[in-house]
Amino acid sequence: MSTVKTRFAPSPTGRMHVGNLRTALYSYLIAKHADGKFMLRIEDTDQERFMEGALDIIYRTLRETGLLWDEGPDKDGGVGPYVQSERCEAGIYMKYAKQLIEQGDAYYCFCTPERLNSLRRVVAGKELLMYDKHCLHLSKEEIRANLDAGKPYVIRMNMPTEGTTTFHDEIYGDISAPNEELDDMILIKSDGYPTYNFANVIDDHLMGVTHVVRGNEYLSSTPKYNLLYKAFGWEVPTYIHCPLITNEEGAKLSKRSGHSSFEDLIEQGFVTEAVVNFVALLGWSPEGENEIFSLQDLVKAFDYRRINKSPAVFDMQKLRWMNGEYIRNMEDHAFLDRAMPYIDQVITADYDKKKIADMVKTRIQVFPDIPEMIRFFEELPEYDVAMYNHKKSKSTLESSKKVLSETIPILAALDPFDNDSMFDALKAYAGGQGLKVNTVMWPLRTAVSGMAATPSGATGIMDVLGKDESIRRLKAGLAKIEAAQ
RNA sequence: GGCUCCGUGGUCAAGCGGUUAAGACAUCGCCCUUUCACGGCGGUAACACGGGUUCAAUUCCCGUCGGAGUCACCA
Repeated sequence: MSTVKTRFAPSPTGRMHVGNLRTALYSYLIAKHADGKFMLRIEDTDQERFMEGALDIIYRTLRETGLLWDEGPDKDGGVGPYVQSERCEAGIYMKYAKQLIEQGDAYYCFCTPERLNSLRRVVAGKELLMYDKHCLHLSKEEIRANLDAGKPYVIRMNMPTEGTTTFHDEIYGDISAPNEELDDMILIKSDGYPTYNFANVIDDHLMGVTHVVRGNEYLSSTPKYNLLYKAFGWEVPTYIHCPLITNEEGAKLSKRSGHSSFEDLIEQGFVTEAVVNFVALLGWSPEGENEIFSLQDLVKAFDYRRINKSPAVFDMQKLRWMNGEYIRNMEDHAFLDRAMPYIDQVITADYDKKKIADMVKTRIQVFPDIPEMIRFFEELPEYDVAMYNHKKSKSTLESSKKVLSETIPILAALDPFDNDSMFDALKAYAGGQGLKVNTVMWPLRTAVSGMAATPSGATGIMDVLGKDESIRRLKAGLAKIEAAQ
């Protein structure tokens, strides 16, 4: 059995979509699981959509996610070049297109855009075009004359008009399509570049790709590819079409979704490993019940036969959960690196930011959750005095007033003013008063934070705040209660 | 509209003729607790519909309905 070789063949047109990322991931995993080769090929045959810098995005994203290629533009594996524009310059595509013309499987087409437009029709609000084989019937002399006159032309495939074409997909099984549905697709564009359809087949064959992994939006054009392979007498690769990733409405993810590119997600505070893990599970499921997988784990576990057929909704909620899992499992220093910018965003006072980071670690799902959670350290927010009423803690305005007025002196006299000392002192106070610890802590935490939910308890917060600021806030709280009575 | 694919809880999903139809996220409740979170325990919630085939269909076949993809000198 020959070794598996897959490829990821993106177009440098912008940021990398999660759908694209998943295709890259699956391609990588299929190759690596079988101990095969993963190749990177750049499909830049559309000069109009080419975006400056997009190439860097591709390299950067692949490297950051760990999808390292064995062969690619920067890593010759003997079947290069790996960039289609360079292959085009080398004349590769034209050579094969001409072969097809000689065989009678393809032909020159000189139709003008105007004539093509007249062939367009609108069905259900969509504009459709099916070529009418007009130029197929040109005589040799006419073709010669047009060519000599320098008329712009494209080269089209001559598709059969009857019968059916069947191909096999590893996920979807056998799929047949009536040949009359197949358009005489363009192989070479008037600018001399090949179309995706053509370049893909040529390159995959020439570069020895054994498994073609791609999104299921290509399912309906695959019969055309098969006919191309057949015309050349080449062996058809193993097809693995992946189910679509959709948005909440069930429609294919689009650039406008905002959250759909890898870079967008990282900017939104997601961790690379979490995104990779999450995306792997969209359309594929492992055998066991574990859901947390490193890339190495995935390589080991990835059996492509377990890829799903039905489309999957990209569920932000679950990604957030998974991201939280990764954050909680991060090494402290790594977490600190990522969290610090968000802490610095709101904290200017001289507080122990390491302590703040520790507090927040088990409570966030993405890093941008941090600022709102800790803003109260910087400045005590306005809050409703009614917050001192808390049933579960048996806290009331009355009890709060008593607790605050009696604990302020205790805390003011405390030294050292740290979490454990405070907790011990306050617990002792509660015991002496016959109060629940909760009843003591609730008003303190409220006064010191002004928040119903905080990333730490009363003493933890005061520990960070320091004695002066803590006492100041406690006194302000007491005053607030007195003013309300 | 033609063609193609898909159809298990709100979402991701296991299942591959006989199961009390897993698990995860979300949601709800309880426990833990110095609030919240983390963690632990438990609850609500699904085989789109109609025909077949079969002793037996979520599972196989057909149809209906629903959703998606595709029909470019874009990939």
